[in-house]
Amino acid sequence: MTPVVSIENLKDHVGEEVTLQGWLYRKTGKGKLQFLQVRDGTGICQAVVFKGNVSPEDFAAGKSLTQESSLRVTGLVKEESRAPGVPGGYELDVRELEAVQLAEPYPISPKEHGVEFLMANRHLWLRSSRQWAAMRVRAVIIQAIREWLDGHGYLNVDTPIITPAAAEGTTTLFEIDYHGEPAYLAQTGQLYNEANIFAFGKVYCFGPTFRAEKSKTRRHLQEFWMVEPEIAFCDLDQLMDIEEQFISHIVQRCLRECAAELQVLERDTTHLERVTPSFPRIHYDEAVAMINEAAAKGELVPGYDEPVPPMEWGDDFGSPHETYLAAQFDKPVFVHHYPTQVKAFYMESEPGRPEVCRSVDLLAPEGYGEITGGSERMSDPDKLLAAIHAHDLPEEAYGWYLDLRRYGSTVHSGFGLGVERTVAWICGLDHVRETIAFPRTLTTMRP
RNA sequence: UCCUCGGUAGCUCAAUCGGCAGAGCAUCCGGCUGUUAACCGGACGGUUGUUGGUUCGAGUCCAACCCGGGGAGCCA
Repeated sequence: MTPVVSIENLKDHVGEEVTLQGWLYRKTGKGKLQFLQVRDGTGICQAVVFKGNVSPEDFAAGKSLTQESSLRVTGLVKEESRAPGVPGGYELDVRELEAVQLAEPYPISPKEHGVEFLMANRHLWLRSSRQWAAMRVRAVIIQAIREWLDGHGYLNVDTPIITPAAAEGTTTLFEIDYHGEPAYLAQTGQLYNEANIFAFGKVYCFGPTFRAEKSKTRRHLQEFWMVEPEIAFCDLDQLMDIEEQFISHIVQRCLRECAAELQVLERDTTHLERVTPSFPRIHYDEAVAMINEAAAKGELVPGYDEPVPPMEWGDDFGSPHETYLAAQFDKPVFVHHYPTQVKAFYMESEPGRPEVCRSVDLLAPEGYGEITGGSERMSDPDKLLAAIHAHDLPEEAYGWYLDLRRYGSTVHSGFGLGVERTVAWICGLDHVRETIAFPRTLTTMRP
């Protein structure tokens, strides 16, 4: 028996006879010669079957292989510059071939397909190399997230998914029946994170989160993953310091470890290589001025083919505004001190300027939009109670949250990072539905 | 919810002014010793999203509905 090796490790077996087990990704041939592209989950390798090197039965078995048939091939590993694949450059000179199962006609051909068809066949689409690459990068991003937080003193304390009420009171929630009582799927773990920091200092929660909004854009899912760090004794400026270290670590680790995947995705990594501390920081006032100046000059929003729309101070940015702003910088950009009225009730207001709050969003370059949202949290119990009243929220539901300000309150801050938007940005994908194995979009719940 | 574009073979698309529903790919058969989404020859493949209307005649025109894409709002 020859050893079974994985394609990602083939480079260590040049000149040896090995067995690959996997699936037929593509096939082409020329009479007495067959080129089988075999994938095994770790990569794609070309296996060359020459009639003179194998038994007549094995040669016939090779010819009979259909796309996505499962197989085992044994042969000699060769370095070969002509060999396609991932990572490519190595091929298997086949001596034995076993068809494990001949696949029925496979619906996803190497030609182009529409989104509707591919989404209906998501369970098969995942085998395609671009989807494979995106999922591998996603996994590395998640590793990098945990690695950085675990290595910087953050304790992973996960927060409930079933919650009694809207944490922020604004967005639409999925309602479930909790033994006769209405309950909701969490849209953030943040309020619970705030309880946790008073026990553990620095924490993060990492899990799925749910938004029932009728959002139908390339940046939205109904179910998505979010990591939310929260830090005691941390103000807004320190929060931005943390975020830029954190984001830079994630990007740099992907560049180091996912070169083959990013190449499959045809990602131009020059933008990503610049993602190192520090990131530009602009005040909301300044951002509004930039937008209105661009609007007055009739500048176009990159990629939209329409002029930058003017805006009033006090409004939140629209999607074209965010895209314009992000395009003015060659790194992710922090926009801080948003108007209090467009942000959540728990954000700390700026001393001497109550109309703005100590909040910050991070806008990714290249039109990927907001990837983090965070703030310094309100720490005074009386101010917080007034904010709860001002937002018409039920005081009794926030009793425990107010308690946090009564027993050892301190300045504290936190943010949430959307995993799918981060994956889309790093992979250069044009839609978040390709950043998670089985996306839940407004129109798709199956498979 | 609103704006906008679309739905024709398993897939991607074409079909002139309303006049015989057509290609490529996939699949099957045959050929080829270096293919990169190979190539060459042949075969198979249709309730034109649904319902109704106009017409001698509808894929094409009209109405309603269904499904999907892109965008807006909201957000990560």
